[in-house]
Amino acid sequence: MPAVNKTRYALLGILNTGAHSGYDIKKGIERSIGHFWHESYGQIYPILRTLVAEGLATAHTEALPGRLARIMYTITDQGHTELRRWLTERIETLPIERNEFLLKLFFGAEVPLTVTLEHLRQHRRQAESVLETFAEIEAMLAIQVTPAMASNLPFWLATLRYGQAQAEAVIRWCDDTLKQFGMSSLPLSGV
Amino acid sequence: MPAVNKTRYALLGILNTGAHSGYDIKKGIERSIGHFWHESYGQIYPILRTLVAEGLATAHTEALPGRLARIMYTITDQGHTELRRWLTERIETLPIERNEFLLKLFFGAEVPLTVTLEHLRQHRRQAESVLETFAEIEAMLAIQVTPAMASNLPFWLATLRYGQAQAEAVIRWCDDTLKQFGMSSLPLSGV
DNA sequence: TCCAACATGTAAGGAGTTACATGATTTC
DNA sequence: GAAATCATGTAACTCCTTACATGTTGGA
Repeated sequence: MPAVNKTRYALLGILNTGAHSGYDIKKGIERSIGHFWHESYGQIYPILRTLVAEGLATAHTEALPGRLARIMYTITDQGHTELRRWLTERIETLPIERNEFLLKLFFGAEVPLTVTLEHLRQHRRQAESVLETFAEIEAMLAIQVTPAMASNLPFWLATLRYGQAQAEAVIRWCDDTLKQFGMSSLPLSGV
Repeated sequence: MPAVNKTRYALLGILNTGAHSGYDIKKGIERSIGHFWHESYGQIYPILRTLVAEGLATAHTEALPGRLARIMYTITDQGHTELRRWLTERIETLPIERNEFLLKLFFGAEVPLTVTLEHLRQHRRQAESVLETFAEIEAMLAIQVTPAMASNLPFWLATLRYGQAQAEAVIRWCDDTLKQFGMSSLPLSGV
């Protein structure tokens, strides 16, 4: 069991919703957990094989007429057990992310204020665009409510609102900070 | 010039505030940009050497009496130029982080609700503890205001408030979500 | 005397991305 | 006929952490 790698659990979680091919999984991740998780094919295909080798999934080739043959992976009981074990496990302390934007902001005194203001505006635009994506996802979830989704929906919406809360906080902070730095660049008068 | 690695710029940024040893830099990072950036010795020492090889820094051994000899690195004019070039450069699109907490939350329907509630409480506690650390840093910054720091202070405080805004948003979201899931676990009556 | 902090470094290995290779099928 | 999408996979490479090795100095 590797110390860091959580890819296996992301894959097990997706497989738990039904049989998928490697290609499927990649697309599925983008459409579901894409705003806080990502995987590349370079990870997915090798790890699917190790899941099979470990008995956590099975593979069988599906050759439907008029369609490219593909390898479908199905979670096993053992895989299901392992998924639940991990889900129940206490989450390790959050690793400190590396935030390039904050790194540049921290050293902002080195460059003209306009540079920092532009970084702030760009960061704000990014957060706005993320919010728009979330709104689209939310609209989509509201439309396609299948019975199979019902039990998952509250959890999916919760992760969505997490992203929204973060993005909204960033936007407010950008506005405050832009105002503060924008003001401070003006000459003081009458004081 | 590597495609991803920003360590060199973090080091240049620190060196720009004065000569440092590798050991110093590690400690300095923890005390300054530690809430959004980290480096290990395994990165710092080799990269300091490449900075020297590239003419962005110089090294000289400092042997003060009654103190361990250490290698002090000083930024060069070329290093300073390179730092400013990077600071001015547009920030690449943010990579999607991998959030294990959200991953577990997303698959929450698989496990008893108590498991998710506990994850939520732990996540909230972590955010609270981060807020406390920020308050300490803020208090420290308010006390030790040296003239050399004056121009940097607004930027340092801005990164601090960024972290605070994020942590506060997380806490509010945890409270909302705990309330929602806590409620939904109770049997409905009178409806 | 022992531990924490100071100080520098390397080796090994895991994690993860990117680019490439290959080819079928569908859509414009 | 071309381009996009479906579909699987590997090789090379970078990044980064962890563990280890080594030794000094200062304080309890």
